Amino acid sequence: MTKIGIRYTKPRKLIFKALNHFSKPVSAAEINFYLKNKIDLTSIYRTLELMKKINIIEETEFGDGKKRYELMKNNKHHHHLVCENCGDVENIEMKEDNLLDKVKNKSSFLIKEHKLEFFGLCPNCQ
Amino acid sequence: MTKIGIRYTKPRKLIFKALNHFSKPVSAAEINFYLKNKIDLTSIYRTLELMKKINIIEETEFGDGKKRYELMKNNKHHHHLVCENCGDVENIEMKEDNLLDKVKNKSSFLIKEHKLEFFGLCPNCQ
DNA sequence: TATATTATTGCAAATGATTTGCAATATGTC
DNA sequence: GACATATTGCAAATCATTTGCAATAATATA
Ligand SMILES: [Mn+2]
Ligand SMILES: [Mn+2]
Ligand SMILES: [Zn+2]
Ligand SMILES: [Zn+2]
Repeated sequence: MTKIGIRYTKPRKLIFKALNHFSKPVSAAEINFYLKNKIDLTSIYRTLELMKKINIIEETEFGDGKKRYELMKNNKHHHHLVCENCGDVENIEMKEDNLLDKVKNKSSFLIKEHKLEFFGLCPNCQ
Repeated sequence: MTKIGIRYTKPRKLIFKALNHFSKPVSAAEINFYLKNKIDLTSIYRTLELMKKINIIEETEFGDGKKRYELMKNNKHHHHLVCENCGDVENIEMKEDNLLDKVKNKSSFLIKEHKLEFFGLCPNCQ
């Protein structure tokens, strides 16, 4: 009875490195491109799925039908500003206790998480 | 030189009626099902695209890879609570001036819109 | 009302992102 | 190093959404 856990393989290392390289949410295709096709898209998807499950990345959607993933560096929850013109993304952190309390008061849902994204124009594109 | 504008056709009336029937964001497929396949999915997509363009519906994503649309009844901006278990959706309205001001202060983006969705468990599923 | 003009529809086929099946390969254990 | 099992790559499948196009419906105006 040999039991082995999750393996930290070469593909996974590369994908982790890729995610770490970006400071914003990136799609599977972008990771693939960054890694110059070294790792199959399928494996990228599977690895992302895994990383999501073990909670080291976060999934976001900006509305263009592609899921994006971002490393939860230092575990700091944050949101994004997305430029509708050039696609540039800025991270944004803020205190949101007020907001959350407000919602918890208004509803009887048990809230586990939330996503908040802003869309507009970056300084360059204004 | 005859020029004609946007037509309020039978399919469009039906799709509008369907959207009006739901009080939450629904997918093209859900509309199609509600209308018992009377209207082709393609036309539903095209109509939704149009309605989005003329600003009478709003597009949302709950993270399952399907876009959802909701009539902007009384034009009131709001957000959602989504049950991760049964998929139930609750609308939520709140004052968010503070939040928005905070973001505007922190960033030099010109913000046009934002999306905020909460995920958790509805009363029934807790 | 009939006719002309243009917008819209449905259907089939294309696309694009993500998933699945499976045999070949890489990893960690003993 | 040999074994047991987890992971990979590749091909094919799926699912949501889009596109091309000829047939049909809606409106203007004669
Ligand atoms: Mn971020
Ligand atoms: Mn709503
Ligand atoms: Zn920009
Ligand atoms: Zn529920």
